Amino acid sequence: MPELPEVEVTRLSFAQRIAGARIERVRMGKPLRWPLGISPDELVGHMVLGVRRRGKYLLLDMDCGVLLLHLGMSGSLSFSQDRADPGVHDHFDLVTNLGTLRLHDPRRFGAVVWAASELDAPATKLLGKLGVEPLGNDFDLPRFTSALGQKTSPIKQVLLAGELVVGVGNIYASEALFLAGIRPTTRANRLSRPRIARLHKAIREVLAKAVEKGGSTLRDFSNAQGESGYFQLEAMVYGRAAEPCRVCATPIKLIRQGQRSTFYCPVCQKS
DNA sequence: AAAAGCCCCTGGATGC
DNA sequence: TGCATCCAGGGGCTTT
Repeated sequence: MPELPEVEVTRLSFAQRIAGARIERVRMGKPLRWPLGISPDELVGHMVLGVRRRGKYLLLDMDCGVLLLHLGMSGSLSFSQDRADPGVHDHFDLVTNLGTLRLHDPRRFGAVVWAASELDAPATKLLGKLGVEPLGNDFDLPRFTSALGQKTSPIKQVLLAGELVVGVGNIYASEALFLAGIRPTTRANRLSRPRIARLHKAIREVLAKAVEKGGSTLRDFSNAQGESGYFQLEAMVYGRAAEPCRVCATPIKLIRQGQRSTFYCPVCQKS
């Protein structure tokens, strides 16, 4: 589910409300992708200072370390003072004096991992190889151009890999490439400078706009206040196989790249 | 070293 | 209605 916009929208929906919260209890459900890495009891009594985002990870800064959260494919967070009994897919509860942060994740590709600091394992292992933040100043055209020149894979897969730039997942990779007029199968190192410049701009614009729209709710995404996103209504190609292109009316194509679906317009994205 | 493939897991949609 | 198959916002690990 969650790409950068959904993760950022989630962060914005509870960061202020949880800041300063004192942990009273931690409940674990079924195992997630990795073990927590600390006894839940050791977190009790400690304070949440704030919430940052790095790529698709959320970093819960605490007075004793940092809790890394990843939503995987089907994860979502809620933060509320209600204490409804956990459902079968609620696998992590951080109960605080200000409310309960709950991770709901049917497929359990998500993770909650504790690290003493961002500079210690396992944080370094999980965050160490991530590319630059697409909405930050480090995502600059010269470096992006140079990095793409080193990659022979199709541009769609280079974006998904997150080694150059983070946060662009399956929806927004297809969307950004459409906006840039680039075919997803084009090898990264074959892109001309003007086209890379268009892609650079398209990535920033599509992600920023998706954050404004509250992210994409395809099946069940909602932010930590339970609100859905609306960007999916504006998708130009994602999920629109065989439907007419919104620009030229040509049927949108669906192909597989690295076990994932890719959508594009064969006319607007000639190469 | 880089690139391509294989899994992890559950549930919903579709087809017979 | 029942059962099999395919597909899904990710990404680490293994194999080429």
